[in-house]
Amino acid sequence: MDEARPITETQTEMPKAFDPQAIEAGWYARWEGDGLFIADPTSDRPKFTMCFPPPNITGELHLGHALQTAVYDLLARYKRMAGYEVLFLPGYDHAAIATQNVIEKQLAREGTTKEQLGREAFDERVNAWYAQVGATIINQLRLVGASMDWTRLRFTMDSRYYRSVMTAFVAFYDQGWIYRAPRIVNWCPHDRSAISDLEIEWQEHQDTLYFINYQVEGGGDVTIATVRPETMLADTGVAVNPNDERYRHLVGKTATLPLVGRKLPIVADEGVEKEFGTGALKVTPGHDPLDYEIGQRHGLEIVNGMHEDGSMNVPGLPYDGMPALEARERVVEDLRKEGFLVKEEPYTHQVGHCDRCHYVIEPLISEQWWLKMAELRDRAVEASEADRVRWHPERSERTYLDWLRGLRDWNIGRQLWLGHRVPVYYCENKHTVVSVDPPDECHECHSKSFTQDPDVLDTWFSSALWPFATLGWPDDTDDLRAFYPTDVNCTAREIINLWVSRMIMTGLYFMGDVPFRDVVIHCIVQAADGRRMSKSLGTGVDPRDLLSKYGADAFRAWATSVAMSTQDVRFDETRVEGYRRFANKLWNATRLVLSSPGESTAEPPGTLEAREHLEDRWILSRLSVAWRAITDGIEQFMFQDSINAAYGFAWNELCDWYLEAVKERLREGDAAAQDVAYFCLDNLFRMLHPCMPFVTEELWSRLPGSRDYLMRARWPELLDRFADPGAEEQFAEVIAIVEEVRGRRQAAGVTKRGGQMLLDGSVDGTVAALAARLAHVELVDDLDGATPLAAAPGRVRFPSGAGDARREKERERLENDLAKVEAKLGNADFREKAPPEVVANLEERATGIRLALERLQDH
RNA sequence: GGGCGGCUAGCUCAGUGGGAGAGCGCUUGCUUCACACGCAAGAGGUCAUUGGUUCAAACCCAAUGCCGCCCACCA
Repeated sequence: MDEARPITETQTEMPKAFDPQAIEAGWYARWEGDGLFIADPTSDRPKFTMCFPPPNITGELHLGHALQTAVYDLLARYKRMAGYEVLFLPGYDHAAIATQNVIEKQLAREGTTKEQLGREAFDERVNAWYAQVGATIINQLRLVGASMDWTRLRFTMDSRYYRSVMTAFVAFYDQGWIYRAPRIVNWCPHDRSAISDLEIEWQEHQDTLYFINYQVEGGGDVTIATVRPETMLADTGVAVNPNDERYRHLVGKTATLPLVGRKLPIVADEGVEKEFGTGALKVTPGHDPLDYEIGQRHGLEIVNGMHEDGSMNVPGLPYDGMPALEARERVVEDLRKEGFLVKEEPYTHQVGHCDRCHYVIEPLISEQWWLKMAELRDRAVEASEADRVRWHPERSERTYLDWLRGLRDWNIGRQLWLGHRVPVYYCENKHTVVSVDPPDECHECHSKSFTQDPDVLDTWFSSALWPFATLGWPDDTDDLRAFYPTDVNCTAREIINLWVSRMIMTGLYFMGDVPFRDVVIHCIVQAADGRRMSKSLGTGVDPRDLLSKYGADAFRAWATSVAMSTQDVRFDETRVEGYRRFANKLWNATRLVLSSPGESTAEPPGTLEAREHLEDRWILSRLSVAWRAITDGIEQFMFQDSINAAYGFAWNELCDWYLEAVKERLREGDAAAQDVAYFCLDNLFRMLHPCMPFVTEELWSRLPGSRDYLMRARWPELLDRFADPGAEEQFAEVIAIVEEVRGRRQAAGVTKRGGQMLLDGSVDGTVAALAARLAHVELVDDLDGATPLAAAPGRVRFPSGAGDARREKERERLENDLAKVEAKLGNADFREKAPPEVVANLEERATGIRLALERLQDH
């Protein structure tokens, strides 16, 4: 905006109620249209950067995303106001497995498959889906009010990002950290791909534990226990614990595998639990992670007993080609028939499922791409120990470190159609070329004919590069220089190991610095009944419903109040509604002040120096207290403290007391009252803007003298100068008197204003006048026979009594309090050991209570 | 199996060593010219249980119970 023009025409007439729908889209369009979201890498301001966690592009945003967006945007807006050049970079993630599943489900409904469709048509489907869902997600982020730099929108599959991913792969490969090897992996027979440990969802199954007898050569036998008897077809050994006396004599001998006849060495291995089952373990190195390790330690043969689709791979046996579960039944039946099955027990245990398609995971041996993690891990641990990344709350760091320390090599390959293809090429003479771009000719044989490795990369491999790939890496861009490292990353704790840890590792490796200084772990929102919020359970809440019902500001204020206050929170819609009422309250407070006649220009503090009114001094002092709490809350990532302080100040102090106290002055066009009121509103709106951007921008634009956007106004500074303990003390007296008079009136059954009050000459005249005005009683000089007050030396009387019932109650309460306080003061240990100021404080309280009791005595 | 968090008013939650709080709900009274999306006055709590530390515990420590989550290769 070059010219000084009002953003909205100053309207003196405001509707009685605040309507979020009427203003939100308009403000968002103006902010964006005037380029307020765009970051300038050449700015000489200090930089503040956040790369928004790319949501999975699998559908709509859920409540957790919306909450996270609110937190991010609060920080972005606060930092802009605090003088930073802020980059808030948006994007979304291709979510390979998840998206492929979504598309495959669609195809299944249409009666077709991706194989029938072919690669090319499948890719088209995927791209159409990305376009559609990407637009939905962006729209939702806008509805929340996210001030993201849309000119820098990134997608993990866009061509530049693709190149970053290839570059990272090649760099790791050249470093010697990427290798291909057969290992036991979590295999999803449905997706026909390996998945990582972190992509497994555990479900409780009620199964049967089968006890099977294996004959030992040279006489005797050994009984093993298993829940997956079909895997015995691939057994290549039997293991017992070396310290297990029961089996010591068997170690070194050979057992015979029932139904198959294979000879199985009996070995001793520490990995075997003596207490479980019979203490003897059938070893199936091809289909169980523990067995695989035992097999490696003892040089046992590996038999691959299963195909990629989960069917049995046991040529020559009757079970060949059967699905695993069918084979299980047949194997059990045959074992029973031949007398090998000695016992069956019901058994409840956890079974791994693919967290995308929910099929049972089958561990099997597969040739995969691996990334060595040892050095990456060590650097990350060092960075953590050097406190280069700060965690909020601090305890989250443990989750991260525990996982890191036990980290093994990462299976980065996936056997999917969707994702970043591994940049490994094989020429017709089987030479391997690894390069970012497809090679022209083989270095070794000069062949020009290549096939690319069919695998794609784990989605998290690409996400791990997010904080620098989005800024242009590997190119040396202005953005990368200006904005890396970023400042804050805010996520749910379930994603700490999947994503946060990997960004830290890649950031340290490729950029030589941590990707962000602060990690902020926000709460998880549960359904109202404490269950997980999920679409499939029907417990999900669509954030768009909340946004349209209560407005983005109310939603965001709610998010601010819960995000960091606890680990989990049950969703309570009435609290969102409470903040909608709060927005309405702000609206009406502004209406009141704006209706004041006169030409106040809301002059800044200079004119407030000579303030004579107690209420003016008091509210400014309270403003300074609120300013401190709100600012500290944001700085310390304890956002609930900020919103609570702002809410309390606005409603319980500014509206309930100050505006009530100055109503008449405002009506008369009193310039001092207007200045103070405008000053309070102005600063309140600034401080609430990061949390409630729309309503504050709208109201601020209506204040006299406002020309620019509130969004780029400065955060209030040094309001401490208004601290005024004297005014606070006097106003506290006013409040005490007013509340007591109101209580007496109610008890007297008087429903209207009116009544008389006498206050002793020892009460400050200003206090007396203000209290009388706010309590709606007439201040008189003589009030013989009326009932005494406790809050101040004085009496009160109403047309039909003085509220004596209430007076009695008050006396009772005071006496109880006094008894408690005196008991404590009478304790010698307390007087001796408690800090003097605590004792003094209690003494003072006792004196105050005695004084109040004395006043209540009739005289 | 290991770890983390929670248990405070009817509901959802603040409160981290010295006087039990908010929002919503409830009761009563008010359409007083900012707001009935409001104002005023109320009712309602052995702060999960037990033990310990302390002059003093909702708060610190230990154990227990229940709820939720994360991690984990006992077949």
